[in-house]
Amino acid sequence: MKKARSRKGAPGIIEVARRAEVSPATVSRFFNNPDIVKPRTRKRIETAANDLGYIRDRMASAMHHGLSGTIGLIVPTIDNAIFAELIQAFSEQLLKHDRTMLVASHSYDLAREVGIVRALLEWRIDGVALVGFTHERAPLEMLSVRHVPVLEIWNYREDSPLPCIGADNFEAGHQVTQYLLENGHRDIVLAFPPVEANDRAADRLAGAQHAIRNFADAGVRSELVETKYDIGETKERIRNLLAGRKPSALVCGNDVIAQGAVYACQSMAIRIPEDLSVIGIGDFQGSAHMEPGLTTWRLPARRIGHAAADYICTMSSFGADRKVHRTKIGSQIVERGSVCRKA
Amino acid sequence: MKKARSRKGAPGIIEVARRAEVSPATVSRFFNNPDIVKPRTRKRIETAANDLGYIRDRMASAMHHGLSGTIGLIVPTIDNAIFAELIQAFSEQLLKHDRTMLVASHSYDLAREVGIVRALLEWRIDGVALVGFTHERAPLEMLSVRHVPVLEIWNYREDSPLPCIGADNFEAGHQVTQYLLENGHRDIVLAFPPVEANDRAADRLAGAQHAIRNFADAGVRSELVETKYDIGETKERIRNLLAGRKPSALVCGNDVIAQGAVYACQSMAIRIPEDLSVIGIGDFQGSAHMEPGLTTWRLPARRIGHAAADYICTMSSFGADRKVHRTKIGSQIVERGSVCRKA
DNA sequence: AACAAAAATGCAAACGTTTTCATTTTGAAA
DNA sequence: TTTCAAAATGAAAACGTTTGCATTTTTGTT
Repeated sequence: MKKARSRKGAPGIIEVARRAEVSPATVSRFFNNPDIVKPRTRKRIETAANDLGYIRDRMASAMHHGLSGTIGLIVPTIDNAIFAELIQAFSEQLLKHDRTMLVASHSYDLAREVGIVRALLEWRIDGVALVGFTHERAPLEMLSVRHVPVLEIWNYREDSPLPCIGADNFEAGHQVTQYLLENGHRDIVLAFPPVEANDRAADRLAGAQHAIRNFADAGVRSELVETKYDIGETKERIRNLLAGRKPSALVCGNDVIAQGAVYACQSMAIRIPEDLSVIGIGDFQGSAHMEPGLTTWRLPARRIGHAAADYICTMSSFGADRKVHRTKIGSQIVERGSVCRKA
Repeated sequence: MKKARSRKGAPGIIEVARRAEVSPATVSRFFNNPDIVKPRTRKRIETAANDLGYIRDRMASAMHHGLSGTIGLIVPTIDNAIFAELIQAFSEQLLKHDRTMLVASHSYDLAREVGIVRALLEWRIDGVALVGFTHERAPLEMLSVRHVPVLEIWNYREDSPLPCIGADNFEAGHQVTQYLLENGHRDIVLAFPPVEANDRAADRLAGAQHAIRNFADAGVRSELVETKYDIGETKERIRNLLAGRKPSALVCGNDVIAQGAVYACQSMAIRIPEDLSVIGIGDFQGSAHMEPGLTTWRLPARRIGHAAADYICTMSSFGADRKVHRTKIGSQIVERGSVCRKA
């Protein structure tokens, strides 16, 4: 086991300085604040840096200022259409702020968050965005002790203790269900994942149930089917359900579940929407093009990622505000072909 | 614009040392090489560190050794089922090696790779994995000058100039097409994305065309339809195609295209596989559960990500080998219901 | 009890920047 | 020219670790 090589002789700021015949200080200024160095000197440094192929060392500069230029993003999983979209948008936008993203996922296991936060803190992240509202005490505590700005994304509540940017998931669940009810459906199945430790799903389900209670006197029958965010498992669950009885409509916790449900129906020759209406939440890639097109609730992942990146950069540069900022990203139902009007 | 706060008084190694009544050096040893510090001292340091909530500063240590502990991963896009899976696996495995992943995507625009590599180099990445074989000179040059180990992933060629870990995409294209031919299909449409700057697609297409040429005397008709990796666009393209004529089978550049094709058929009441056989490449999430299940070629994204992480960590710790290592990750056809035997 | 060898610890110099403060240079007004 | 403020630059001290070398402590042997 030989000693790992180190700097590899890559040129540093001092080499550039020597070549340009100025002091390292001036070279540093050239990169961080070009205007304050005389044009002629600037030219010299520029060519020197290019000739040498100089690349600045972010770690070294991070050592100096407090800020590291890294921002953390913690998601339940990377491996999911909608979070991938979020991550992509978040990272693209960070780039514009000259920040670097560190992503991590906890696979829906909140206990892992503390370890993740610790690891991020080792990199001295300037801020962090967490998906959702349910977190353990420890990680939040660690962040707050170090005054690292925290932003909760994806979900929105007007009374969230921490700043948040996201869509109103209660509203989402409420609206899609109400849409079904208004279209005359009275026998509705709710297909949702387990809601403990998943506030998004919890809020959606609460919204759905609230909508149903509002129609109580119209004699609505409803049933809850629990299933993970997994096409295969959902397909199976829904097949079992449908083998027994035929509800009129199905509210799905997200579009993955909806997709599983649609496949279940196709496999049983149950027509959508004639025999069963299906509505999703999320508007994932592909939902628009299914047959029939999936009626769903659009969650603008890109906009959330974008706004979150902007916000967290501002917070980390200018220090946290007293006020807790909450941004509700508009979202709405998108009608396609998977829901029909019931007589 | 107030001055950004800096260290925020987070305890450093010196604070821990003071509290444990030892020197900073010993504390450092405690964290990096616990065995060489006396058990009693160890105890003292441990409690001191816990009491203070000490978190080491990776940047500071990276300053010292050459190694930063970060590994770069450059993908065409994060926002894609299969790459998301790759990223997830890669990052999980890096974690086990106590490395941190920096992901970046160039949106299928290779010109952006230079900028990305530069940005990664600013973080002194210890190694980098690039998707595919087609890259510009500049970024590879920058990496090689700094002796940063490079690994090309996802595709495999036995004569690649750089080390690679991936599946044999030529074989994939060849096999799926041959499978169709062996099942009696003689009128085959190839639906592929543009292949310049995409060696994976290029190899798959080459493999497919090779298989077809091998059957030349059997009188095979084939046609190429170009479409992006996009469900909507593919659906449209295939609908147009199918409006004109009815080929016997469709080879899709990947499962996204296959999915689009399936939706196109469903929208036109063309039965799969009775009227048209469809075969994909990739075996994305959900492909197994579609109706009918998609017959496709399994690309083990997780295994590739996993192996890639291991390899790049080894390379970066023990210095690059003279020999160019190439690993072909086994992949194979998975038969489901979307292809039928033709008389 | 004395001694050597081994184990544990401490000291101080790096690592590559940035920034404060001091110094020099520049340019324009007198 | 001289003078003075403004502009440009340089010197050196940080930032928080790690590690080679020197020193002290411990351990085991006689």
